[in-house]
Amino acid sequence: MLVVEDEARLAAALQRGLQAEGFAVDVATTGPAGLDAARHGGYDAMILDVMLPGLSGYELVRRLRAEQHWLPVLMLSAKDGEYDQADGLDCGADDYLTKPFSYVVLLARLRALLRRGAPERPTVLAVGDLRLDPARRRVTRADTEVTLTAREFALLDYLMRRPGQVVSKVELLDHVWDASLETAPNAVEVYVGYLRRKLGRDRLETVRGAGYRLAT
Amino acid sequence: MLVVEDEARLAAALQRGLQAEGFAVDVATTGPAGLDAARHGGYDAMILDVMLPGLSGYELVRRLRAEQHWLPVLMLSAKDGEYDQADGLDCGADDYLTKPFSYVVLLARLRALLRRGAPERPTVLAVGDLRLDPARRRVTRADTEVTLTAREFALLDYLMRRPGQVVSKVELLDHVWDASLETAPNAVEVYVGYLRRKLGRDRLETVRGAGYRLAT
DNA sequence: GTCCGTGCTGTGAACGCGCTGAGGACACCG
DNA sequence: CGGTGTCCTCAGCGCGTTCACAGCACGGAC
Repeated sequence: MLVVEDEARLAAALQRGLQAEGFAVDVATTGPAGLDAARHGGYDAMILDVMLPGLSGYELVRRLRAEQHWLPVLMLSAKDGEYDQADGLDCGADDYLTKPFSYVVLLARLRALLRRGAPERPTVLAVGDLRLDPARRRVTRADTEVTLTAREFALLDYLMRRPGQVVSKVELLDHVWDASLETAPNAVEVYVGYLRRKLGRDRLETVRGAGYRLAT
Repeated sequence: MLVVEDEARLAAALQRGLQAEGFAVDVATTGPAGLDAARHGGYDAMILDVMLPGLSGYELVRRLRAEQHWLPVLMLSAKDGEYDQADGLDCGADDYLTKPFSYVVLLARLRALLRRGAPERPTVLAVGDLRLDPARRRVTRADTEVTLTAREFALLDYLMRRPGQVVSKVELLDHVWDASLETAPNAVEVYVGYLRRKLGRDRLETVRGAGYRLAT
């Protein structure tokens, strides 16, 4: 999840709340920084404030869409009349919320966005006999369900979007864990171990000195 | 865009609709014809019906993938239970849509597919019968896989980006080894030896007093 | 042929990567 | 307040990898 919000308090609150739900969250505090991050990709959705230093939320979405990025966008704005919902949706946002909003509502809208709002995303990731459904948060292996914890799920999700590629530990720490938090690189090894135990020993290959690879 | 669909009405509708969106569209109405067209290349993506005369959509994709074609494929099937999503994804399709589907959804999925690009599009280095895939960290020689250690891989990578050129030992120490570390220049000789053993004696020529050259 | 310098290779040792089990911190729930 | 589950750190261990060293092969100059 990408959060673009310049008010530090709100940004921190969103980050904490979403992390509690199992999302990996990156925060950008200016328009240009947000645009860069969104371009870079790898996010499932973006929460975007309208009022931003450097580049307004409207303009940010407009540029993103112009560049053919179809990331679901949930827009936030103060309810002061100057900006309104129609403008937001016009420029390419997928949903719109006016401040102040309840956290529960935000979460519900976000989930709706991820579910429906990814009409642009294949519903299921499949690699070999593994299936992962991001919206339903379910994983099956050879048609039998596997239960994963939030972190395990996030890790597998990331790997399944890059089947066969070698993914370094740093990359995993950045995207599956939170970039800001300092977690020991060992955590990756530990969770790879957990996944191996649940999915089968040979699904995740170790490439010494380079990272891990999901067998295709 | 390549559309492989035997129902004339649906094929025509797809063609018109996609052309209206600015795509150039070719239509094939049988499995074999579709496979030929896809092989021929030049398409950004393929929309593929499962039920086809001559060759099923499943089989078509399977063969295509077996031949190392990585064109994005969006599969269409009637929702009659006989075929299902898992089968489609298993044989190498990238996304799956059951008939009847809304045109808007089709378009959205298609755009997503194009944005993601070909799955695992191999950006490989190739010199002679050597192949090196940096992302997947794989090396093959005449289609048989060769396992290399991290250092060996880095060395071969560097050389394969400069095929036919003479690369000095100092240059290799600077780039393949860490500049800061003081390693004996002999290490290069050692690792060239390892590579020769794994790749074949004559792949790496010694140029006395100057360095090494990867035979083209 | 002799001599020197450069490159090759087998041996072995140290290092460090990655795996695992144990256990603590923390949240959630009854 | 204990029970349960998740997340993560830590320490120890096994083993592959890396590299230094030394002796040898070979090419070139004369």
